Amino acid sequence: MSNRLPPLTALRAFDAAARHMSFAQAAAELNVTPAALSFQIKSLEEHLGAPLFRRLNRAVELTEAGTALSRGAAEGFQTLATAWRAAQRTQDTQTLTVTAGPAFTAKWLAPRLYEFAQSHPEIELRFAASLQRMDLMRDNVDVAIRFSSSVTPELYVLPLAEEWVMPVMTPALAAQYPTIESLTHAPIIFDDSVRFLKAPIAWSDWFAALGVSYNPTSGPRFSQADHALDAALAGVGIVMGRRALVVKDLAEGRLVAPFPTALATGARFSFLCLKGMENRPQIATFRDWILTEIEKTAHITDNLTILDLAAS
Amino acid sequence: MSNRLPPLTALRAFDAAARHMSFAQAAAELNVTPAALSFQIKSLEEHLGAPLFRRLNRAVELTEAGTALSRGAAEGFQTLATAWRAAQRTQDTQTLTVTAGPAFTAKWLAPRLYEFAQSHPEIELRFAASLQRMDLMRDNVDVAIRFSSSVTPELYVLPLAEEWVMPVMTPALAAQYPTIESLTHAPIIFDDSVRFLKAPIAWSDWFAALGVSYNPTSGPRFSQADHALDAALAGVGIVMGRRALVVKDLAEGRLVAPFPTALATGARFSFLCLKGMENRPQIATFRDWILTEIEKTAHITDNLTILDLAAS
DNA sequence: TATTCAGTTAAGTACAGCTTAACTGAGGCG
DNA sequence: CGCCTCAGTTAAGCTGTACTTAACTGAATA
Repeated sequence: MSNRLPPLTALRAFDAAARHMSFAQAAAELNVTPAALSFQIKSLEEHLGAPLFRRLNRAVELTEAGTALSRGAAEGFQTLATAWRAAQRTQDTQTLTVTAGPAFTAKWLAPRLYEFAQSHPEIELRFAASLQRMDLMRDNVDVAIRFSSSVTPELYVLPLAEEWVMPVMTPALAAQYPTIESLTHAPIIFDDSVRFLKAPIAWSDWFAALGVSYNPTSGPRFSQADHALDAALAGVGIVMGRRALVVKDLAEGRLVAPFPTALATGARFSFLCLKGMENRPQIATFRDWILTEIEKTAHITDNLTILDLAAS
Repeated sequence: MSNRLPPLTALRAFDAAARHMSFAQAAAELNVTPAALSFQIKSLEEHLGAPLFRRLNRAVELTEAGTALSRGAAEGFQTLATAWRAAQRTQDTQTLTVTAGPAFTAKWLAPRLYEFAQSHPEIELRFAASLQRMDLMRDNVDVAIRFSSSVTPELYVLPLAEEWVMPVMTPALAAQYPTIESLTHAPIIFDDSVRFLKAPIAWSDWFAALGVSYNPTSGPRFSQADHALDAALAGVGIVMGRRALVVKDLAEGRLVAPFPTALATGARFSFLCLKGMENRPQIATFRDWILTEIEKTAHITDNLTILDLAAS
């Protein structure tokens, strides 16, 4: 019983047969005749020294050995196919597939997409639905923007700007509540997405930092940061806005932050890609573009006091 | 750019070359000449339309495409090799590889091993070091005994006896503390492994069940149940013993449970194997043997009151 | 300058893996 | 009941993939 792999073509034939549970269909998939497939399976069974299929009247079924083999065979070939596609993808300098959370996609990427398309018409950006579990490898995604910093040896990780939070509102609302004391009567929008931070930041923390003892508890709650911001943009109330998600609205005057005190979160968005891929043209271009875009709104910080509660 | 897989022999050659970072070593591994390997790689590069290796003076290094391909290729072939070994294993009716936690191995399996070897000399039992993450597939393990009941469609799960806990001690210690009141002065051993239960059971729960208000807090603590039991067997004190781990010691008189009130935990050990494998001779034999062994000590429950705190 | 070492190239060969074609044996159907 | 169909097997022969040996390249070492 050798420890080496059996002939791979035979294994692939078996995989197809096991997936279809039919030699004829498997033969069709592999573009060979049923006869060829029959031989492949037979040769594999000889290698193993035991049958893999039980031949029935008009069907086949897996033996125990076949069952055991089929699981890993399917997975193995799947992995190989994905890897091959990943290699092909490196040859394609035109498309770039990016994944990000819904909030970052809606409030950072989407508003800047037009700018990117203008400056880099040669690159076709694609978005992959945001997955909690990010599979840069498995899902053929080139770049992920993630709000966490899990470090793995497989990944190239570039931390983007530090994330802080600060109350933001429409200019109209700001006019209604000009002082910090009056703000305690303003309608509050709760963004529950900050709960994922290691040290969640509460409204009372911010008021306390400005010397006001106030702990608001009632008001609309949103589990997604972008929904909370949309509500704030509609003038519903004031919201604790995360830097990355509000800078553009602040820069363009749709939102204002009349009290220029922000709280550091200790967290940041990071740019992730597989190690060794960070210098592929599209990826490097996209990374540089992100950094430039962040730089464009860096002046927001100029008049800002950023307090780090954890440090003090 | 075809979506189908490239020639598999070429892929395997590439995998070997990428793992060794040397064509010569890869050729040696595959028992072919370097010339053959060189051709294989070349053909793969032609399929891809781009080089996979950068040929340097005395070495080779992966290109970006090569890097992308090598990750999945290694994993894919690894998976295939494991699957093939799993298939080979089904042909072997002599050996059976079992994994279990340290406590179950030490206090249930080990003391009964001799009996198993006697009744089933045709089966060679092997033990795999207990892994938290159990990989019946990946690690070529046939059977796992686990103290949890995560249900996955891939697994055959057979719950074994319900687990309850009850104070146990040496007969000598029991003589010293004959009444429940006197027991409040006895040395207590804490088994922290019960913390993994959904509803952890504390000493105070048990005393309360017997109408005594007492919440011991000081005494030696063990993170592994078998170590706590070893201490109790040495006469160090009384310990909250889990059924599976103490029945044999109780049946043979090394430990006693003078107060026949046990608390249900709602948990149990389960017998796990890959679906479709449960009827392989060794696995079925081992399963039936476990059930018989449990039956042998079932009479322990006869004079026992088992309280379910969660139900009441 | 010669040697060695890693990889490439060339030419030839053998067998793995394919095809076509005929066979088996169980259902389904008129 | 006999005929057809369908899924898989077997046989015979062909093709080209994947191997071999042997000679070549070109940089590093001595």
